[in-house]
Amino acid sequence: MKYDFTAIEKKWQKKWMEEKTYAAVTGDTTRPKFYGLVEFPYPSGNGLHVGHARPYTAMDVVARKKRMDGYNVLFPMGYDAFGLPTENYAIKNHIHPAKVTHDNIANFTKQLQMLGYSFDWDRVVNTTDPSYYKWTQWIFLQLYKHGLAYKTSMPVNWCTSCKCVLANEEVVEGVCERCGSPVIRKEKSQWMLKITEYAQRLIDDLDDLDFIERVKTQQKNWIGRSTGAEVTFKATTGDDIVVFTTRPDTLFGATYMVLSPEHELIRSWLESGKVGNADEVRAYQAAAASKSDLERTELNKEKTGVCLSGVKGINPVNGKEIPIFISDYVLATYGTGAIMAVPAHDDRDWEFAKKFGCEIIEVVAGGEDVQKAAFTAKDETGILVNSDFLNGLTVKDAIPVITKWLEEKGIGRAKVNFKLRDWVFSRQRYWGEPIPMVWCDKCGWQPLPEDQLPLLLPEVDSYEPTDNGESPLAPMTDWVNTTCPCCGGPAKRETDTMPQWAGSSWYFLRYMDPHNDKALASKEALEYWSPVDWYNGGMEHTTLHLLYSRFWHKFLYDIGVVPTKEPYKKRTSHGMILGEGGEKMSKSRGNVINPNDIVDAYGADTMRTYIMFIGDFEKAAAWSANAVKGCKRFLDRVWNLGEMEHTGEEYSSANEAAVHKAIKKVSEDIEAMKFNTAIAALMALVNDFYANGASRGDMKALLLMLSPFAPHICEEMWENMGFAAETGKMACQSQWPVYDESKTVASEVEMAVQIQGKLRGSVKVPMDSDEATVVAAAKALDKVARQLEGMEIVKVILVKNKLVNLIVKPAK
RNA sequence: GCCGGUGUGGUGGAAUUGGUAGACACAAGGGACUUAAAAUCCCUCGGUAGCGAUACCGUACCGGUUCGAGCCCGGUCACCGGCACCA
Repeated sequence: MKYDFTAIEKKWQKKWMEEKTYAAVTGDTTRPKFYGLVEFPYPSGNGLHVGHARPYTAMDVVARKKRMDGYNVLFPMGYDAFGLPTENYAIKNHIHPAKVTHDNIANFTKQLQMLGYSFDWDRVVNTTDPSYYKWTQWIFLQLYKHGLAYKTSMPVNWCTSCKCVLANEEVVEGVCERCGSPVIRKEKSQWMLKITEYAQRLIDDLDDLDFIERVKTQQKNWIGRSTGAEVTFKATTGDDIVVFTTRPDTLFGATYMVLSPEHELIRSWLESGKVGNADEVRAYQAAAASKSDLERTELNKEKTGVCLSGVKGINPVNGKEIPIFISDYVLATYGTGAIMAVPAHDDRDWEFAKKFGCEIIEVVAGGEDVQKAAFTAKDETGILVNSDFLNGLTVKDAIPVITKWLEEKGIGRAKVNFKLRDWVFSRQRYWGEPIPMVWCDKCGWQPLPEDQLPLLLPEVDSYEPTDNGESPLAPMTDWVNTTCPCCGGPAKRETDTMPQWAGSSWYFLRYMDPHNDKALASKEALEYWSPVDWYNGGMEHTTLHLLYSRFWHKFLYDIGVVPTKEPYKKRTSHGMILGEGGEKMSKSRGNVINPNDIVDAYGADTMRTYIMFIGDFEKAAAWSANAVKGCKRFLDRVWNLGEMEHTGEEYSSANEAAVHKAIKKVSEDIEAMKFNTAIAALMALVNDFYANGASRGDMKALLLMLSPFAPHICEEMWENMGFAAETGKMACQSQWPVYDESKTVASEVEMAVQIQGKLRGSVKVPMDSDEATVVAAAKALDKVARQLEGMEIVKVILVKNKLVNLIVKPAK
């Protein structure tokens, strides 16, 4: 019989679905649990991409293996369906986004099912479902009640094309992460989440997590912790100017100050007429405000600024009057928005000082001439000079001394700063979760009472974004006008919606108990399933979804909703699938591979095997149509093996060592995500079976090991060979084959023979042979004997069962 | 500039973490079967020299440690990813 993959895959997908094979397995809570998670897709109109298939197949392999290891496995799938592409598509085609979402989800589900993933389809979540976003809104209300959600007016990132604000994490190199359009600064009143409150814990708790290193470092860099001091300088107006510095040791070298153009003091000094050159200052402020992020962060940009006339700063350590500048190289959003400038020991200050002719005073000796370049070393090479009581100390020693001095004088203190900003949480778009807040002129912002959740997204005629920065919900007066939950008077609803990242910040919790209408999930379910044991996803989410969801989870932990302080125990990441030839897949290049085409032509099992065999899971890999055929050929060979005669329930003597070795290799490789070499080991085993013939026991082991990768063909062969009649379906097996370490090696081993470390041949000797035996065998080799002529052996290095190295010198 | 990663045949990639470099595939070439093609099966396949056994060279480059280095150390180059005026 021929390998009819289409019929086989249809047959088993139908059976697994009808019998809820995988959901049934998830029932037994007396067994140890394993929660494997993959990032749920955004159901775009383009359908499933091969980029989805790689991580999904990998975790499916892991989940299937874990079930066979006897675990109770939760391996769920859902849809992250709020978001701009759907909304834009809906606007363009005049179809309601809910309808677009519904159709796309149906398409995705069909595609995912074609690939034979063992998801529990009874637990599907959809972030746009009111029974789901009810709890997203509920979490927002908890954040608000605990002071972690607040509304404030501030300059925010505004995408000129999406007509919507963006979080800092969504701005990449000054342009919108999603559409690539320029981002400008816009002053807007926004809901914010205080993720900064968790900055320290988000760094510290990484230490105990099994995250791949690059994820940890990327998150740490993004949070950007730096330690230093806050120092209060006086201005000649009597005002306090607080600055942040990581180098309080250089305080004696501060020869001027710089405030950001948006700094509050500038505004008040201008208003009270204290600035002599007010026109010039106002012009600079206006110029800075009109610049896009891209312009502001442009590389190698020459420093600009304006020196204030009529106002000076006073260096608190020596009472010197120093000039005050405004410049956009000082950011309003970091630290205090003001710096003390130490041109001798900071590259940026040095550059600025040279341009504006400021004084450069060396206070750390040990570098080159500070008039020629700044000396920035922070290690022991620098010794303090021109710094009164700090003179002679190293930089490292001077910092605590000056910090203590500042504290005693009451003009400064140790301070930790983070680059991380609070999370801008409002979006001026329709297709998102409504923010459940009400504005009352009398009572201010009032949270919607929890019993009124979910606050449904109203039906609107037009959900086009507006140029004036208002949400499309704003004109919906029927919906907007409401009563104040506090005083009962007239009030208005918040019309901005939540960002796409809201729903995905807690979805993994909902999978644990997806139909609960009393809580986001029951205590029992949370206790049993938390935390996620293994979460695989894209690197692009490291400082977005992954960070946001850790923040929400920590908050939920603090208020007693979830039992663990971290959501994910282990995080791994897959490489991208590139087009044939190594270029990025894109519609414009015409090199996009549709997984369904591969399934049609070769079957889901070939698709799955190939995507796992394609290369190192963590690295990018280029698609190869030829290599796909190679995997099909492998499955054909497996199928043809099944058509042959097999006798004996044990492993055949010819294959025994090979089978034990393969079990060890495949078991370890799946755990270590080395799926490519696991498949290579199975290919080698199949080659052995062709060479030696295979017993029924040999075949059983092969099918069990191959089934996580190619479940359909294995299920069919399992049935054909009569294993199903004995122990039930392949998919329900809870017996992963075990190996015996002692049997992974044959009784004889091949050892390398080296002379002076150079390979000269190899010998076959019994396992664990001693030095004398191996050397004797080595000497018997012609090649070795020739090399040893006229030589004496002075040393023998023996690596047991591996090699022998003979060190020789000319005989006297 | 800072942080992280990578560099191995014609190609994708292996190498038990210091012990026979190139597993397993793809492509290519040769052969068998076939009227023919596809499919399948067998053989060759890092480089140079040689009919050959064999010898020498070879894991980006230069140097070091070691009996032995793709792996460790020092330096250089190239590419990829992240951050980037963060005081």
